[in-house]
Amino acid sequence: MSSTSRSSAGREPSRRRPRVLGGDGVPTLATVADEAGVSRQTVSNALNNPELLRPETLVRVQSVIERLGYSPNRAARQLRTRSSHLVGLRFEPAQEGTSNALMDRFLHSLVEAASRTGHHLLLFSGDPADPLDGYEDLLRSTAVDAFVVTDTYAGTPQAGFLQDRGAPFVAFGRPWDDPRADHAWVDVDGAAGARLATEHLLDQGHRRIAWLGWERSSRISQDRRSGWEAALREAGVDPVGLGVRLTDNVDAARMAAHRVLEDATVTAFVCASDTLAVGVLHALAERRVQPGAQVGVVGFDDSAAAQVTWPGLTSVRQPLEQVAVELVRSLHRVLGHQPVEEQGRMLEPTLVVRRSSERGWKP
Amino acid sequence: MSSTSRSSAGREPSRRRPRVLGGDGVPTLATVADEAGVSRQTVSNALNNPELLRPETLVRVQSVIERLGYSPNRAARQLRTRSSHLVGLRFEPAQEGTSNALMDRFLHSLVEAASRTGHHLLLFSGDPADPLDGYEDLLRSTAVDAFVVTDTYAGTPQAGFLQDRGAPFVAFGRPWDDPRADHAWVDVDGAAGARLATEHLLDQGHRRIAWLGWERSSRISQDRRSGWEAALREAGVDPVGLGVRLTDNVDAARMAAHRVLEDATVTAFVCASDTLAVGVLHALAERRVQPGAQVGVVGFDDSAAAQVTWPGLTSVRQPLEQVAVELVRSLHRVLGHQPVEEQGRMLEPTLVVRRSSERGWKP
DNA sequence: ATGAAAGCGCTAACAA
DNA sequence: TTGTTAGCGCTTTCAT
Repeated sequence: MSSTSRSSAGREPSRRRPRVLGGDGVPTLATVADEAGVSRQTVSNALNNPELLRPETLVRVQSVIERLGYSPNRAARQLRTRSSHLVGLRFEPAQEGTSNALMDRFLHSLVEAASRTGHHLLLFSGDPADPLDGYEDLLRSTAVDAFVVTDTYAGTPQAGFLQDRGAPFVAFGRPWDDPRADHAWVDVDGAAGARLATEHLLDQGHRRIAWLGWERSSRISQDRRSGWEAALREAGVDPVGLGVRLTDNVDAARMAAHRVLEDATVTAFVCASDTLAVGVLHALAERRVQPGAQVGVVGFDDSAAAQVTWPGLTSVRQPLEQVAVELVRSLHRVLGHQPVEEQGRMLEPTLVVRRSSERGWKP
Repeated sequence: MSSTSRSSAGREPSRRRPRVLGGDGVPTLATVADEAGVSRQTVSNALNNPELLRPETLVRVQSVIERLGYSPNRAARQLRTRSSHLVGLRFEPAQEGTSNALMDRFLHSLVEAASRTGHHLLLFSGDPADPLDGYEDLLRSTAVDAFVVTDTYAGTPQAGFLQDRGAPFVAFGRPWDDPRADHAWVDVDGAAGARLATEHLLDQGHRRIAWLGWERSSRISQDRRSGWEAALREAGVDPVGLGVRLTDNVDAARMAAHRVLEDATVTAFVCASDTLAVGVLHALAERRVQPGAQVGVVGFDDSAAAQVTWPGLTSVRQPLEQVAVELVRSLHRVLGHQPVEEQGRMLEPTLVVRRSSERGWKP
């Protein structure tokens, strides 16, 4: 009898007998099984399909797991299930434009959201000259289950590449003008944000409201600008001549603002970024004009700068926490090969009002 | 002959014959071996011990690897070698104080530095109420090779915990007053930074230079303060009564600055953070006093706020890129069980001079 | 210099 | 409901 249960015990010293302790004394499935007097498979089930176990067995196994402080070895599980529970994110060195200032907040939210579904974030870097560098390798080595792509704005090739490769991913940023794109995405409605800002300024009694945005090639800026333009037209204000395009830079904005303010009928600015808005505030300071009371200013992204800049910069805030949650939700659908109920999801930004746009405020 | 080379081909359909393609059509070692006409082991050697192969074999194998686009499966390798090449970093939700503003820059540098040695960063989160949450799990599941701990400043328990567990890690931040600590660390000399700032202001002709720092309980602030104090004393200025402690908050600093400025002999401020320095600038604006020309202001950390604040905030900048490089270097020593040649490494900050401290500048 | 065999720790499929 | 068997893809002996 004993020879059946412990097969070939004497002949082959430690061959067919599974090891009961991992390399560093870390408990394995076998340790737990041994201790609980069940088979390894039962322990595995206790973890992955607890409903299959008789309640008393389950409790016994769980208590052993608890007592031993056992956690399943990730590599082994990953090898078997072909799923690492890792989500890859290429972390770019400081980019110009929006994404940079937001990264911190976004990353927090994403780590948080991912962890709620048992996923971790894998950060990797790549040759700045090659936007695709790094993805291929992680894919082939099956290191990650999926990617989050964050910079689809500039018509970047990542999305197309991953789509062609059949790699699971979701994008923060809509596919703009790529008709081939049919991947999941989440984005924030920039036009709605600019509209929010513009209508707020109109409410404050401003009429001739200028726009400071980036180069025409920036889809993001064009999108936001369209919201400003629509809001103005609806209010019966002609936007022609009120829009300026420049690079995302405090000093460029400062000088542009000076130029715009030569037209004394202009009393407010909506900007495509906080950086530009700060430039406007600098110009106002130089002209000894009161922000808020005399000239209204609204920025975009509610960055740290907006929060500490005197006298407080009103800004459009992206719901990054929600973006992260939606991205993870999409990721699950993609990974579960569930029917994608919706291709993309557009979220609404909010306006954080501070003194730079409050007519009634005086220092 | 064929029956020997392809053993038991007829009897057991696909049993003892190693699979040649991975689950998703991804090539494996076996694919490459088959294609190159060598054994799997030889392919493995081509990857890990190329010097063992005859040059011509090596070239042949490498060309097949290249052609097939083969990368070794990470899970399998990790299972076998017990090394994931992953470094864990707990990514805290927005903290007060310094670390937050710097995180972005630091993280970039760390991802970059780690990638140069074939490591990736694994971001995880944990219950904010429990500073140890998350570590244990990753450790037991052998998901990461090591940790980078970033918030040792407040006498946090992470370092002690990891040290007791025998887990490999390095800390960004010295162990302050824990005499038991004997782990590797990298830190930036805050006292030297404050001294730099203070001496710069002395050079500009200031004498009575105030200090704005955090609560006494903050070791970081105390450290920086000591640099200010020493520099003043060496210049023959009595620091007594010139130091203020408050919370890291623009408005608190603004009000504190007003109070300090009632003493007209004070003509400059050194601050423990950019946030505090921005508060001082606000107070100056309210008093219609020229920053730089009349009152010198220096912040700490060279955050985004410092860079865009009018008229430009002089600030102490931490060499985060270098910190990251040193951390990774330390990590390697720790992981390689090499003799730790030095316990910790203290790096020197630099001063980024802008107009808030330039006596000669007028708007 | 190359190959054969074993096994890392886990789970999917099947058997009892 | 529980146990048995096989194998994920790799590297580490050991033999040739």
